[in-house]
Amino acid sequence: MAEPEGGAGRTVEVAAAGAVAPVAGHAGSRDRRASILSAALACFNETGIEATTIEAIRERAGCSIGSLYHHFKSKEGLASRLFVDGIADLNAGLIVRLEACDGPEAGVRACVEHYAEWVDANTELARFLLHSRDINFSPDARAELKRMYHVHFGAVFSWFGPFVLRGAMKQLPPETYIPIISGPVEDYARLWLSGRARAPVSEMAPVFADAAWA
Amino acid sequence: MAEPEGGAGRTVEVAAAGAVAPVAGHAGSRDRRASILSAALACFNETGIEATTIEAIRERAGCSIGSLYHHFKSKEGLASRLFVDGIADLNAGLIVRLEACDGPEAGVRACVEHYAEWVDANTELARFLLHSRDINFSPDARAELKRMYHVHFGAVFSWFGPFVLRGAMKQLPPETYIPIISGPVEDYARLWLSGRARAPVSEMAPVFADAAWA
DNA sequence: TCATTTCTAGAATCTTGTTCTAATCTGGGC
DNA sequence: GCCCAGATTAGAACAAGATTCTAGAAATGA
Repeated sequence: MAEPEGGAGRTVEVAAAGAVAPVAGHAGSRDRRASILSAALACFNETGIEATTIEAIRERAGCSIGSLYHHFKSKEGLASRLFVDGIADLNAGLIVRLEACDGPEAGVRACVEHYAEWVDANTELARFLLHSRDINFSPDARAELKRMYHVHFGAVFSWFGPFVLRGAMKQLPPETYIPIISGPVEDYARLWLSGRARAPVSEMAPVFADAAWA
Repeated sequence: MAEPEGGAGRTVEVAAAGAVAPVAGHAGSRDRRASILSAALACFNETGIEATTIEAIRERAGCSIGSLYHHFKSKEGLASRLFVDGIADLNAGLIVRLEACDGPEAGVRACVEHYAEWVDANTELARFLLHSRDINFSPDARAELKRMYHVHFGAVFSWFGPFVLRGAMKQLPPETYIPIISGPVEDYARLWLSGRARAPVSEMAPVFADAAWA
């Protein structure tokens, strides 16, 4: 059991998928796993994925090579996990927030603001997500990401859809909504994370929200 | 002479800098260099920088390891060169185009359209630029990039500046202009390059230009 | 306590980037 | 035509670092 990062699943899903074993891991195992993840995140951000050595992660996490490879299939596997979990968290928050909105303008603003606030609150993870576009995802990770995007954007579109239909929101080629709404915040977030802009992202969010709504 | 990728210079600049040697390289040298660059670009795009081996590039370029390292300091050096030259080309085109514009709206549209058309015309290079945000640039390359950005955005801002001053263009926090104008096209370009959007970038450019101008 | 499984360790291996040394080629001067 | 100096190519040797493997420690459940 518990292949290092084998399938698409975190615990819950594995159980739900009907697997037999409910066997729990060791007590400290979660901590170790977490400490490896956070060590890796720090290293990746400081030196870039390619340039950080397993040894560096190992040292920072205070564990052995064996332990590291027990929890993660490879360096790329580690990067994939960070990436996928990060996206999942970012996405989940938006859906929650959207559901509390009562109109298209509020929805658009929610998208922009959520993105901005999430970046401000998860600087390190955001830095990783936004600067690491060429992780060599395993086929599994790739599939998981694809599925996630599918579900997420499906939800978002079905939230906005009705408003477009009844004319409360401008009709545009479908593929242009996302770039128009999130493109600017995302771009600004990159600027800010790389030190080329001073004001925190959420401080600029209103400007981008105005632009997006326009 | 002719350190592999040593300083900031392409031939012209070296000459201009007052270096003594006008000594020409071998005839086929340029070709070899170019073939290595294009082999590397293809490999990087297919497999990602980290995962492509020097051996793969060597084979595709049809040269030896020695030759490869004669022309480029390292794999990262190769990636840096592709990146820097790509950005330089993209930037240069914009400046030329901006100078032919006669007002702020035309300027904004030029920015968006130029980006879109450039991506359509340089698909492979664009793919590389947009998906490779974590190259481990050498200090030299880093400095060159910084200088380039400085010059480029300086030029762009000084073109738009007067219009903002005389009220022909909305005044915003300076750091938000770029995200608002290029964020959406860039984001859409990423979508398109990764196969998740069908229409070529320049076809969508008007939509983004409208949004940016609004 | 025992049996089973998870987890940790670190040495051994294998891959791959880079360096080094020795040819080979090119163009220019004689 | 021949020789020289530098440019270029070649591929073997080297080194660094990712991954695998084997063995043992720690936790869990009965």
